[in-house]
Amino acid sequence: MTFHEMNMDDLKNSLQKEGVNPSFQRLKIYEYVLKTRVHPTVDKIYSDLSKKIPTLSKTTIYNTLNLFQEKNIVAGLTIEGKKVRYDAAVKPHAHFKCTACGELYDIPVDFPVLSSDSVSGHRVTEMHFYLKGVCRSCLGVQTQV
Amino acid sequence: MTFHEMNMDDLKNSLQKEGVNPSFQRLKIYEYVLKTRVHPTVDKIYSDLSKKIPTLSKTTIYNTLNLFQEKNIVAGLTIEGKKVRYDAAVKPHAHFKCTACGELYDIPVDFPVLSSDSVSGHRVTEMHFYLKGVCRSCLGVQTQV
DNA sequence: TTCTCTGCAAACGCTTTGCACGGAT
DNA sequence: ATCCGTGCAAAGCGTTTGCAGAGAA
Repeated sequence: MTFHEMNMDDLKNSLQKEGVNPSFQRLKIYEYVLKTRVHPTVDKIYSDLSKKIPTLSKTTIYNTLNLFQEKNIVAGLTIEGKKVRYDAAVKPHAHFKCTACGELYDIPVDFPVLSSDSVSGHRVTEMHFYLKGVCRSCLGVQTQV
Repeated sequence: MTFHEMNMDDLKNSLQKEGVNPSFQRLKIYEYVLKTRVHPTVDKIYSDLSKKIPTLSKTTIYNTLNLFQEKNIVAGLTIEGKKVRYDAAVKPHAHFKCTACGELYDIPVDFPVLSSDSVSGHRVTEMHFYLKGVCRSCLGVQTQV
């Protein structure tokens, strides 16, 4: 079963399994992060979810995502200063940020390093690999000009 | 010649070569970033340099580092939200952040991917690879307890 | 009731911006 | 006189915190 096929009960069970009380807001935020392909910022989550949940506050989104991070339900990505983006914690992969359009892509990667849990004597618990450049579609636009 | 062996005239020439007017403050900041092993935050640079240059302001450090980044003289590292750290732009390497002591280490790495300039059709201009975990020396302390 | 979750408002911390002063040419 | 660099003060912006009210058990 992929994340996209999970229904509300599956999501609820997932949260409970991690020791998180599945409130309405938490479920909706969890669903959003799991089911959208984007790596949303808090602002993006807020602007999308508040359409359906008008009373939702950013504070709740921050609270919820911080809770999820503690429980390793999602991972926070820091590609650039300021804004943090969130990603459902799945198998290690790389991110590609387009400096032209700002889009963030997933890149499938499989290094030997990524499966090791120690490097230079340090114990590794998290790996982050991201690239910047100009994405395929922006390259296409450029060549058309 | 390594960075550590450069004298003030070498530094001055480096800046001029990149089209940066080598003012006193810029030179000192450049020297600091090149010659210290740490990956300093603006605060660290400020607290260290302002001992010798009491009039130095953080604004100037921000201005200078932003200028250096535009000219690709230094690279900004964003390991965690908020604070940005700065690194002299040299050959690609990975960073390891210890979640126990907060120390940031350089890790020598050499993937095939790192020498490629395109991935999945995107043109890559920057690569960032960082790990988190518990560093060698903190592991040692733990086992002594 | 009691405990947790929510969300407004205010505080916080890092960074940027506006602007005037000062130094160099 | 002009131009650019510097640095104070204030604004900006993402995030966190304080706290009171709502809701579940």
